[in-house]
Amino acid sequence: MSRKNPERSEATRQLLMDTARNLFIQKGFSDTGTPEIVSQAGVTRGALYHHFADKKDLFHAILEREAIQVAEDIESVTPPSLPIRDAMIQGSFAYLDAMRVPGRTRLLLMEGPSVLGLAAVTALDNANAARTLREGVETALAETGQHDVSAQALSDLLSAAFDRAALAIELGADASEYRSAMIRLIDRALGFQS
Amino acid sequence: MSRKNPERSEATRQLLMDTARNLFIQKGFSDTGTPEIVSQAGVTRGALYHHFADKKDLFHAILEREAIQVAEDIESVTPPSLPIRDAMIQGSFAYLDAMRVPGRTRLLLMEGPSVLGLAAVTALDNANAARTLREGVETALAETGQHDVSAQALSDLLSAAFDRAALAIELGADASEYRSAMIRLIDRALGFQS
DNA sequence: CCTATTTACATACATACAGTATGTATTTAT
DNA sequence: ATAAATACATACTGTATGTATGTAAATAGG
Repeated sequence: MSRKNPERSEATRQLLMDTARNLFIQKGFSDTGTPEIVSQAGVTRGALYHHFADKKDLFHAILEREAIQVAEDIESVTPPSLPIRDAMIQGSFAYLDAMRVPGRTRLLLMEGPSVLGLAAVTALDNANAARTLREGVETALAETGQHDVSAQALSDLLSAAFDRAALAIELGADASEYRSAMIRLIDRALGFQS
Repeated sequence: MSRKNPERSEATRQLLMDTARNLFIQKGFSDTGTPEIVSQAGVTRGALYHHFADKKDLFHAILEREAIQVAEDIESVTPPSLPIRDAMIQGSFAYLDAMRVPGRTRLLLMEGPSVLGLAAVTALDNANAARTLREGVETALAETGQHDVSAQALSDLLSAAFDRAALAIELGADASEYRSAMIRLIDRALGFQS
């Protein structure tokens, strides 16, 4: 019962995911071939197709790992004890910081919807970062007794705005300008400040 | 001087763009092959590669045509005579309506950034729909004397929210909920209403 | 109006990738 | 100890992209 195979498999899986991630964020999904991935990883295409159903499945595994890490970063700075406005602001900043990890914007925001379909990426997001945002919006609206707007819709629009901020900053925009605009949106849309 | 070639070329170009558009919105860019495109169009791959540098160039031409049409729809309902708040609301609704033309969300919002890169699609947007939005935001902020926020950043975040609303509606969400949330964002973020 | 050149394609070819089928050595279970 | 399952490697097939080349029609020039 030395249990060598599970560790071996997991090591190969992570190796393929790490190697493919590097290539995907440099050249994109479609311009990265499986021969190049396995060559850099030091294995063969047989290993890749043993661990993953196809190239998209490998991409999905990479995105899922990434989405979980982003959500963990957000939740680590937004304990339930934090006042809701502080949680919203801190959570938003944590999201922007998390999205500065190289490649995350490209993987999660640009290539993801195209390669896996919008539904699959939305599902990933709703289970991670977007969920934390929605919980915050629901709390904020409930605390101030505002029931004239759909928390889901408002949270979704804010989530898109945050995504765009991450992309703008990545493209070289002034981060402080976008942070200010985000605070303005949070404060006004959620009724913290008018 | 009968000038037959320019018309012939333009007809073939539009035929290829129309045919490819149908396939791209059904199966996506990478799952649509050039053999299938030219087969449906009734020409050969020689014609395609005569008029377009490559498959991506064909895709870019389709997106540019689409972006221009969306901007025209918006500008047709927002004459300069309209009060700025009305223009913002009407323009936003016109955008949502324009994006309900089948395939537009997929082409402009999902596949575009992945296939052409974010910079190229941003350039297209900044020359069309996003430009009309930014002009409106600048007017609104100037009229109410709010200079404590970057019009570019705020307009960019709102643009992303509108994009998301179009996607949500396409995925079956309640359109009126998203329209309400959009009005709330416009009114509060731009200071029309607190 | 006749000829040279350019345009608008069609055809043929080289290269490369995705996915699958099959073979093999190493673990693991019995 | 042996049978079965696992973790790969190798070989093959089909299809796509981009390019090079060939050809008929259109246009320009003298």
